[in-house]
Amino acid sequence: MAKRTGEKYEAIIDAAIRVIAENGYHNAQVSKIAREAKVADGTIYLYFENKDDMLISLFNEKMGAFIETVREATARVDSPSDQLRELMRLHFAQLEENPKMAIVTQIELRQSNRKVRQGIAETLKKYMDVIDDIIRSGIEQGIFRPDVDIRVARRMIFGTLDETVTSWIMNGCKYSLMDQVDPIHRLFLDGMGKEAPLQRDAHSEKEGNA
Amino acid sequence: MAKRTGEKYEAIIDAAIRVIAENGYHNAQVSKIAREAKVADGTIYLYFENKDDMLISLFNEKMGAFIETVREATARVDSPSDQLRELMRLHFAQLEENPKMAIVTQIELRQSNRKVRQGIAETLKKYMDVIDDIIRSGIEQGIFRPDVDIRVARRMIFGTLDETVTSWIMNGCKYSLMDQVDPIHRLFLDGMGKEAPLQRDAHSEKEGNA
Amino acid sequence: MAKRTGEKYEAIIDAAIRVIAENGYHNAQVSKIAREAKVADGTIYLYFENKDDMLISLFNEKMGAFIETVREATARVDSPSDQLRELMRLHFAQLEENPKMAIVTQIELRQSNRKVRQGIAETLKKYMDVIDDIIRSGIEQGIFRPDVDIRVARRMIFGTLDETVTSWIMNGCKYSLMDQVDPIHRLFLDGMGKEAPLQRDAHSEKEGNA
Amino acid sequence: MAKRTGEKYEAIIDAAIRVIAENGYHNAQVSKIAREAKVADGTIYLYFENKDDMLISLFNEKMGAFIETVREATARVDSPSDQLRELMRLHFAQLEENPKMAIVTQIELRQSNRKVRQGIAETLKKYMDVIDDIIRSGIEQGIFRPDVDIRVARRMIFGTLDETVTSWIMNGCKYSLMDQVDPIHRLFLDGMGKEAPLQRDAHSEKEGNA
DNA sequence: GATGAATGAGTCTTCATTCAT
DNA sequence: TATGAATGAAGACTCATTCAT
Repeated sequence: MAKRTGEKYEAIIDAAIRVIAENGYHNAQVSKIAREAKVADGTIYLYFENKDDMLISLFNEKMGAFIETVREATARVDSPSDQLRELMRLHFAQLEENPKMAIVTQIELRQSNRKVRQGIAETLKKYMDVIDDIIRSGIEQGIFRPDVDIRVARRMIFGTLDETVTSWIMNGCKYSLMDQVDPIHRLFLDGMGKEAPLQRDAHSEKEGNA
Repeated sequence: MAKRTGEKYEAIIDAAIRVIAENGYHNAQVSKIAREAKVADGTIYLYFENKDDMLISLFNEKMGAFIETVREATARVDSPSDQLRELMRLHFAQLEENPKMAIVTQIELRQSNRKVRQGIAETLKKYMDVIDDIIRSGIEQGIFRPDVDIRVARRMIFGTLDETVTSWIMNGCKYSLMDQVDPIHRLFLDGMGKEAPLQRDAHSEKEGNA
Repeated sequence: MAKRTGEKYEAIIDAAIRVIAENGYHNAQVSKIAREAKVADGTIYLYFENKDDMLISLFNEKMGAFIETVREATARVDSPSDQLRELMRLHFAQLEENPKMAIVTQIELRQSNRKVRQGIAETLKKYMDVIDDIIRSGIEQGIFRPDVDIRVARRMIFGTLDETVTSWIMNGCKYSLMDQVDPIHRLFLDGMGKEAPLQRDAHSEKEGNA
Repeated sequence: MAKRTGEKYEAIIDAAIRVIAENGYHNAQVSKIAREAKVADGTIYLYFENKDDMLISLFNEKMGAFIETVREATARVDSPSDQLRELMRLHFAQLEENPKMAIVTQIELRQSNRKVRQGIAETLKKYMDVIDDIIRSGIEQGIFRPDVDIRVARRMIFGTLDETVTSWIMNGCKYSLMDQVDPIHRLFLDGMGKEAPLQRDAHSEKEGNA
């Protein structure tokens, strides 16, 4: 029923991003999005099943393309450490270039209902898979510690990137996200600790015995 | 106007947590919360300015107590590294003990409108301050690297804890969060990298020059 | 949930009858009915589950009372023939006295959706039962022919009354329905035929053999 | 503008009957009928002024042919009593042979708006004229009582047939309508009463004097 | 003649909040 | 203090109809 391609399809999605970013999720009425896209209200329903479907499509369309970009970019790099940096660089670059999209995905779309968030989660899962692949390679290639729990590390990476972007938006997008790539990358690889790993391991064991 | 104490004040907040956790944010009507709290709809407005105020109060009331707990607990520990572990331990423990509260703060309250999220942000800032204090101490005491950017590290820590809890809830609270304290603590302190810090530094510099 | 009694309950039902009779089923918006009843739109939903429920209630409320009236009136009469006349008299009287109600039940409510018509059908069934009882008594008392099929006779009686009222409305309620009680009653009892029953029976048999 | 003949004209009407019978009046969208007729939505407007016109045409086309059939059939019979039986027989036969058409005319089309029902009424009037003619002949030929009011008798006849068919559909078209021709015909001619007409006349006069 | 993408008017229902008691 | 009946604003979606091709 719903035609998921075409000029108007793109126009509606782009209009939705603008309207949601500028008015907030709860003030993004279908009629407002239609007006912004220069189509009739009913036209939206020729391209999307309903409003939820439009929001999910919006996210998947943009996020899907981003994931593809990340996959291709990381494939061109050998070292998992550099792949991770590339992923971070692209993650920040993509949102820094599209602050409206950033607002929509980081802030507004999180207010959506269960249905929308589930639709989003599926695509997000694919991004997690990309991160997982990098971590796994790193472990296999002996770049990352063999005892790193992939899921734990993935949550650290995604959680940090996500929180960093949200903070950036909440503070008005005033500074450059790109400047944070290296500091964060360093934190991921080396941690905050100053001591040599060996010593810290000993410390950790002491804790474990306590 | 709004009386911010009393038996019914607490009853309403606790009822709100139960109702939101069980029905979801968008199905937590004032009348449903009133019924659960065994008061009349109008009574809620004797204790709260409006629904937003009730949700903000709910968060601040619970989060404020938690922050106090964390402050006290970390004050009893010397090493910033151990303070960080303690914070993580309490963070996970608190939410693992109150899954309903966890669902409300991690999932449902994020669907709230701008006003509520701003009210929440103020209290959250205090939690960030606690984290900042720990990092600052660590740097000052020479436990953490002096070139660690406090804000960057804080976002890593909070982002990771947040993502970890959200994941845990999304997966049905099936495993124990407490098991993740040490692996995450280790990641924060030592990073994922296998090489010695010195070598890794060199590597990092090479990257920087590239 | 829905409070099915009270002053406002009656006011809404009466307003609905007026609005539907004057504007037609498809132009009887909830907001128009609310305004006519001098209540807020939302108030209607304190007394009815939804618009369908309101229409079904309207019919059942009025029809239920009518059926009760008919039951009581026919109970005060001995002869099934007179009971039938009494039913017809009340049927016509009730609608002649409330032309708006007549328009609503005979014309407008028939345009309603499946749900409403099913809700109406249940109550209508009770009216059919009253007719059936009269016919059955008539047969048992030897007033009506023993070979009369109750269902067939009931459909004749109800169909005739219904068509008579619909015709009357379609022609602008210009003549008196009450004048038709006796002619119709006579038709029901004696039929249109001029010949003696015996002769006609013979005729009928001849037909049956043909 | 509207071309009222042709292959597609018939195809659209037949598609409309199927779609309405299967989906109900309120779910018989123009686009659904167009799809069923294997034409484009816009094509329907080359053959009909609008949707109402299509429904009215549908009824008139089919009902007009039926009335013609009845006129011809009754013309081949002498006795008005037999003419009446023939009309009933054809009425039931026609609908029993086309249950979809029966559903459309007896149930679904009655939910239509004022305009459609008025368009239908005109054709229905012609059917009433056929019934009137039979009754008039019967009276003139001394077969029916001279004091029978033609309009009253016509409403009894039509109302009974109509209610009988509606009942039959509502009960799932499980029994044969044809079996009811003779019982109903007998009721029309002889009535339900057991007593001799003379006695009943006396009774009736007593009523009339009351 | 035929198409079908595009149009846009129209409405039921929810629920936070109030206020007379 | 407490009640809860009443309020009324606000929005997603459908579908008959048009018209450029």
